Amino acid sequence: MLTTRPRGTADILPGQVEHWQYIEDMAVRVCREYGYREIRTPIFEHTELFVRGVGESTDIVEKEMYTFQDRGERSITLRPEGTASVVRAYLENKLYAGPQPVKAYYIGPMFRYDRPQAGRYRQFHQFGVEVFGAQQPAVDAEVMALAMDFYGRLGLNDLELHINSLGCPTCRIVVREKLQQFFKPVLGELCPNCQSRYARNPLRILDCKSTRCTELALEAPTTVDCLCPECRTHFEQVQQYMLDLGIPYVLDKQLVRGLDYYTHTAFEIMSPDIGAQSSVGGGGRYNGLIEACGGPPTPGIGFALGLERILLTLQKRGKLPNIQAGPVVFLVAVGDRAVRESFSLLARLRAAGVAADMDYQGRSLKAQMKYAGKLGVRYAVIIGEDELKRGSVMLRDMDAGGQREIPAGEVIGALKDN
RNA sequence: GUGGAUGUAGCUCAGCUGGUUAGAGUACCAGAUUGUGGCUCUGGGGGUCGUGGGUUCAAAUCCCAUCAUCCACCCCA
Repeated sequence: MLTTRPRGTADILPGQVEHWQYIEDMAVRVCREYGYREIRTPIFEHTELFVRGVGESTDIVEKEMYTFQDRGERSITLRPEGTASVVRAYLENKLYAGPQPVKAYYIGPMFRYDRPQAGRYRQFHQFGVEVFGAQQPAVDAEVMALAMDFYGRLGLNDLELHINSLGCPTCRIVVREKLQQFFKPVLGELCPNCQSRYARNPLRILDCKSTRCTELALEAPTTVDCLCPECRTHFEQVQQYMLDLGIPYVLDKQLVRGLDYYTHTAFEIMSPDIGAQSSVGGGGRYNGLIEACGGPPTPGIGFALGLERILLTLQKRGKLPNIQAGPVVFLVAVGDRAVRESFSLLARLRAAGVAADMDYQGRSLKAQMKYAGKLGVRYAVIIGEDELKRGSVMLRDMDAGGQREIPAGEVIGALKDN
């Protein structure tokens, strides 16, 4: 136990962490260009926030939350998703009093007590954005465009974007009734799960992956069939904007998102080659959420993308860049005096902005060279008795294999550009 | 929460139906080359066989439990 990490968590080691930084840097860059600013909220919140924000009847709240009592008897929960926290911060800090809309993004760990499998972990990471205070369909399109742009810049140009509209609460009531009417005669044929969904949330039957349910759902009325005029117009305009932007998408009438708060536009991005957990991101509009959390009626929309799943996709497709993160220069010193000289040269190189390192194991020249090779440095600077006598150093190009002796005073200048 | 597969050296794995000091490749360290990495050769260190019980004269091998990993269901990122 002492030496094993908790189930469903991962250590991100040197060599892998560079890939995370690559993805995160890309997210930051894209967000900046789209006018989104970073927000950092606590990793834990009062349990109540998620119960209200995510929805009591969701799987997340019913069985996946990391909840505990703190020493002050408060019920605390490790955040299972990002939106609720951002909404809370928006309200608590009265950001609604400032210029609207507020466009924010976050990158960080989320926690769900699930059984781990390919692409699913108990601590996982999301990159998400939220827009509060804008109800225009162009915003829906912008948010989806941002997500697709982000994937595209990572080299994932062919991910499938599925979109749907769930309508407003009024439309919901209509679909609900129509669905119940539709499924009533075949209720017995549905999977046990969907039989209970029938009463509670018949929408979810559309989303069921059990083959019989899927077959039956093919002919079922869908949310888009039941949209009120305003919702219909909104959705049509969203699609028009997507067309204008040239972003391909699939109209997926079966798409129903699992979190209760979604209204209007809902979308999901799929990656076909990372196993059963193929969704690499999803989001949608949640016009009632902010009010439900005690704020003024405020439209909202956002998405969350799973960084582990993106990483898996990049890995599967060989799209991860080779990143040389180690030092560029390695100092090879032979003899006590050379070690002392090298140590101070090391400090001067670093001060000049050159990523440099040297041996601290008292290794032989040969072993130091070997180690330098393993580190993958571009240059080795060799200092021994001969060089000390001549006031020079041996500068070796580890890739080319050649080396030349230069005056000690010129080393920093020669390496500075690296 | 449910089901299946798997846990032997840092890593990838072998170890037949239970039988002496548990092996290979690779990685690591050193030497061959007393001032030079990547190739080759030689040598060396490193394993409570996931953990805990049980069966047996004898368990890495059989049984049970437990933990973990992987995959799938469920759900989602």
